[in-house]
This record gives sequence, C-alpha cells and structure tokens, in this order.
Amino acid sequence: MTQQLPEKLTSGVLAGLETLYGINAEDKDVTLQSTRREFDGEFTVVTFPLTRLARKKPEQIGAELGEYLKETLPEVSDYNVIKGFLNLVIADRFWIQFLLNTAAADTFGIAEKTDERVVVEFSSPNTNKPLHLGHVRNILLGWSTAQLLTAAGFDVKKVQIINDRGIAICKSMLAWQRFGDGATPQSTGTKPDHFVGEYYVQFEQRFQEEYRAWQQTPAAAAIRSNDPKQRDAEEFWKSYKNTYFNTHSELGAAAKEMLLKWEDGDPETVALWNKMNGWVYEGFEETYRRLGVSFDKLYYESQTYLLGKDMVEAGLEKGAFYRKEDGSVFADLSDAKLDQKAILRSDGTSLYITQDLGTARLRYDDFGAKRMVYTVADEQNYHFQVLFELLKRLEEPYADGLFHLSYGMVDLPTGRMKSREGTVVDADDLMDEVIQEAYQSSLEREATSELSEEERREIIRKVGMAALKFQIIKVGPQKRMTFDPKESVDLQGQTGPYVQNAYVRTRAVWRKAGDRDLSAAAEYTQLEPAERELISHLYAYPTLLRDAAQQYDPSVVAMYCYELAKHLHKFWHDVSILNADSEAAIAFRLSLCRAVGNVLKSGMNILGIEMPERM
RNA sequence: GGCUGCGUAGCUCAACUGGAUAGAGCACUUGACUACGAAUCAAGAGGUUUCAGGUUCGAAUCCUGACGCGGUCACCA
Repeated sequence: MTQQLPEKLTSGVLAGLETLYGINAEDKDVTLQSTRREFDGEFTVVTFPLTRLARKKPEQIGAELGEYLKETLPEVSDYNVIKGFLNLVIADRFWIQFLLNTAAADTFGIAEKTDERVVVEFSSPNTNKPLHLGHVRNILLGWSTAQLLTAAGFDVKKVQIINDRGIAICKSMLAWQRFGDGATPQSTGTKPDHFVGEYYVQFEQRFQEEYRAWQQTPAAAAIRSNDPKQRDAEEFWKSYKNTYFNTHSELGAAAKEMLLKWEDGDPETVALWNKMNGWVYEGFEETYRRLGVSFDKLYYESQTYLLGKDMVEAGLEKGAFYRKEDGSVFADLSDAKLDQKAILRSDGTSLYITQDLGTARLRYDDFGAKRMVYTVADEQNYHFQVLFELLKRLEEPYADGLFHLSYGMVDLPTGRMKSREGTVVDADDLMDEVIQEAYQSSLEREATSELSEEERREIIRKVGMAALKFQIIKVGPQKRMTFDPKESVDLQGQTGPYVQNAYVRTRAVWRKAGDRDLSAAAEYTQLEPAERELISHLYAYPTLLRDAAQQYDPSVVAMYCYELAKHLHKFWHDVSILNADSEAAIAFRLSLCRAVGNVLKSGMNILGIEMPERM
C-alpha cells in the first residue's frame, strides 16, 4: 500500500475538480471525514466549501464528483449524495486485501523506531506519604503517553524526580523520632511507605493540638486582635497557620532545625533520613510494580536542588535576566504576558524554578533528548509557562520541544481530596478494591472454572486493573474528572474488561479452530456490514496512533479500543465464524479475528493494560 | 480583583479540531443463551450543549458579554 486511502481520495477529488470545472484547488480545500454510521459509505467529502469555487449547488458537485471518483478510482465502488455530503463506498476487494496483506502483521500500526529521543517525566512523588488516587492518574497518563510515543517511533526515556528532601519529610522524621518508640514497618507489619505516612499524619495532628492550645494564650489573643480585616476566629487561625509554624511553634522549630541539620550533612539526621526514605522507596516500588510501570532513570531532589545557578549566571551575562540591588535575580517576562519572576534569592540560594532549570539541562546532558514531556497537574500551568519561557530565553537547544502534559485533578463525589479531612484515596487500597470487585464478579461465571487457582487469580488481577486503568485513562487529560471509589469500578459497558472480553473472544475462536489452513481467505469476495465496519476501523489505527501521539493524548487510544471492541462484539453476534457456509468465509473471519485481537492487544498495551487469554 | 481553564442526558464521559438528526456507558424499562464465551447483543426512554448576542452556507466548537465552578497570582515546593 504505497498511498494511504484518504490521501488518494483527496487527490482524486482535486483531479476531479480540475477535470470537471477547471479549478485548481489545494488539499486544504477538501474536507474529508469518516462517514457517519447511519449512511452508506466509509469516507465523506463535504461539498459545501466547494460551491464557491465551482459555482454550483453542493448536491450537483457531489453527484458529479462521485461519478468521477467511481470511474477513476478502483477503490471507490459506489457513492451517494445527501445534501452537501458525498459519501464514498470503498470496494470490498480493497478492504479484503488490506486485511490480508497489511492488518495481519503483528506490528500493524506501530511506527518504526527512530533515534529521536524524548524524555517523559511522571509520578514524581514526595517521600513523606504513600501514593494516592491523584498520583495514579498522573502515573497512568505518563506511562501511557510514553508508550504512545514509543509506538509513534520515538526513543522514549521514562524518568521521575523524587522529592526526597524538604520540610515535609522532616515532619515525618521528627514524628517518628519523638513518638515512634523505635517501631519499624516490620515490627508493626505495615507497608513501609504507609508506615512513614502515618508519622506524617501524626505530626500534623500533634501540631494541630499544639496550635489549638496556643490559641488560648494571651499572646495569641493579642495577635488576633490586631487583625486588620477583623475576621472571625476560624478564618483567622486558618490563614495564620503558616506563620505560626514558622514563628511560634515548637514542633515547627524542631522540624526546621532538622532540615538545617540535614542541609549541614549532620550524620545522625542523614542516617534517619536515609532510613525513612528507604522505607518509602520500598513501598513505592511495590505500588509501581502492581501498576505495571517502571522508569529508566530516577532523579532525586536531594542531588539536584542546587542545580541551575550556573544557568542563571549565563542568563545574566546574556542579558536575559537582571540582578536587583539586594542581590536577587529576576526575569522580566512581561512581554510574554507573564510577570516578573524571581529565579534566585537575594542570599544567592536556589528556588524551585532554579532547580527546574538545572534538571532540564541535566536531562538533556543525560539523554540528548530535544523533547521533554512533564506530566504534572494543571495547578502548575503557570509554573511551566514560566519555566519554558526561561529556557527559551536561555536558548537551550531543547527549548522548542518542551511540553507540559497538564491534566485536571481527580475529584471525589464529595469534592476535592483533602488529606486533612482524611478523604484521600490510597493507591494500594484502590487496587485492592477493584481486584476484589473483579473477584466477586468472577464468582458468577464458569468460563475459567477448569483453570488452576493461580491462573484464575492472575486473570482476576488483570481484569480488575484493566477496569481501574481504563476508567481513568479514557477521560481526556485536560478534563477534571470525578472518580467514585465507593462504586468501585464498573466491569461492564464502556470499560477495560469489555475490551478484554472482545479480545478473549477472538482468542477463544482461534483455540477452537486449531491448525486450520487459511489460504481460502483470499477467495472471500462479499463483505457483511459488520465486517466492513470492523476492517475500516482497523484501517484507521495507524493514523489514530500518530494523531494521538501528536496530541499527547492516550484517551484517544482508549476510546478507539472501546469502539473496536464494540464492533467486534457486534460482528460476533451477527455472523457465524466456524459455522460459516463457505471455507473462504471461515478462513477470512478467522483472519479478521486475529487482526482485531492483535490491534486490541496492541492498543491496550499502550495504555498499560494486560489482556488475558480467558476471563 | 488580574490572568487562566472548564460548563454537553439524572450520573460518568465523547463528538475526527467549523459539518449531516449532538453520540456512548451507567442507572431505568423490555427482549435474546441446548449458539464460536451473555463481563455480550438488540430495542425504548432520556437534550433549548449554562444564558444572551455576534461571525457564515453551517456553531457544542470561533468572537463579545453575563452567570456558575475550578486553578493560579511567594525571594514556598
């Protein structure tokens, strides 16, 4: 297949316009789309925009163009015109040959690997508490985008930067030191990252107690009476919390002191820090493994937080940044509709953004990638606009290939997740729940009853994880989504298991078919509607992957897999495969099942979803 | 308040980037298993695409305004 069908049709239309009307039109004048299901045909030319050029009615153009295409292109077997829409019916023999020659390949749709490298960052958690539902969306999105880019031919490197330092981990450390009594994950039988998280929570609780007690003191009353806005008590104390932590709080002072000790390299503090982070990593490792994700390289903030200063210097020399009298460095981004942005403190120390400048360069040095994707929630949109603008002004070689894969936060039916209110949905618990759900559901079925306990557990795990992952990935990244863990995750309808089920059916019929000679497939001539729909859908797969990769949007792939599965189920219902009335039909339909199964597996693999052979 | 994103069936989401009668799933009603697997299929009901204007052959999509809901506006990360 040297030329893709849409391109061929487009150039056919252009030739037709030239021959029929003497018009010299361009590709962009031709609107080609897939035909809506309620009409005959697979491709549709919209003729409204041509009326101005041809100076004829849309219906007339449609009819004349349709006739022309039918005459000149062997792929076009028929056409019909409805108002300004010319629907083209593609010849059965074209579809049949496409299926047998092209779609049958295992790597169908997957682009050949190039050496163009792209770094995809995702997850990047703090080490003070376990991963939750928000991380899950991030991880699934990042992973599937990485897979998608791989399928599009890029050489992808998956990385995360672990926020292993700072005040948060010090809080956990301090709480463990003071209240832990030497307990360990082993001694309490707790998953290690959860163990550390419990101390983080405990710190917050103790701090709140301390804060509330302090609010009763005369010193506190004096401060509140000076509130210029005269807010009520609750509101005032809420807004004062941070200041309290930094000025009056004993626990706050102790945590900050610990941070300073850590920065000084105090051996005891560093040892404690290593111990607790070690526990967290052990726990994260298990969660990642269960989610089926991995990384090519891990960056640690403790090793990168001082980077970027030299780039600030370079920016100063270049005149891209300026130094204030107090020694702080700023960038004036007002001409890019961004603000004055601080990039170095007056005492010369780094800021968050300084570090990000440094790690961008570090990654470029490590991988030579001219494209970098940052999977980070949309609350940081502004930060990344600034970061990318700064890198552009520094004339970094990768500055044009930066992409913030921004996604909406995950809400619960009750609203936003709040750790303070204990409404955070834990990642491990969530996986347990969906797998439990899949288990309950499997009890009602017998399809796997002859398998071993071990095999059945494996299937249930795949089904549960598919439900969870599909549910999250199918929503477009930019969209804020509501996730209801109480209803857990559906296993029916527009879901991962629905797609798996379609795949399982294609496998089942192949098992039943055994070693059958399929050479008769080529003699098949007349497609059933369900077959034509399936094949034309398969035909769209390579283009779809390319488009999805271009948009960094895995949800497109999820929706595609669902649609394909739906067509397969419909096909399954409408026609017989092994009981078909000719050997050609049997062989052809088996080939079709194989191709559909391959694409389903391929597409779901991009989403990080495993396909069972039975379920 | 400035900037920014979003608002589609009761609920969760689509809509090929300006095209046809706005589509799926869940939930609800009804039908189909001695069939290659019913985690399936088929049918029904469900909409003034938040509202008001504008642009044009044509708007959920683009422009203006209003309303509602987020996010963000640190020498924090």
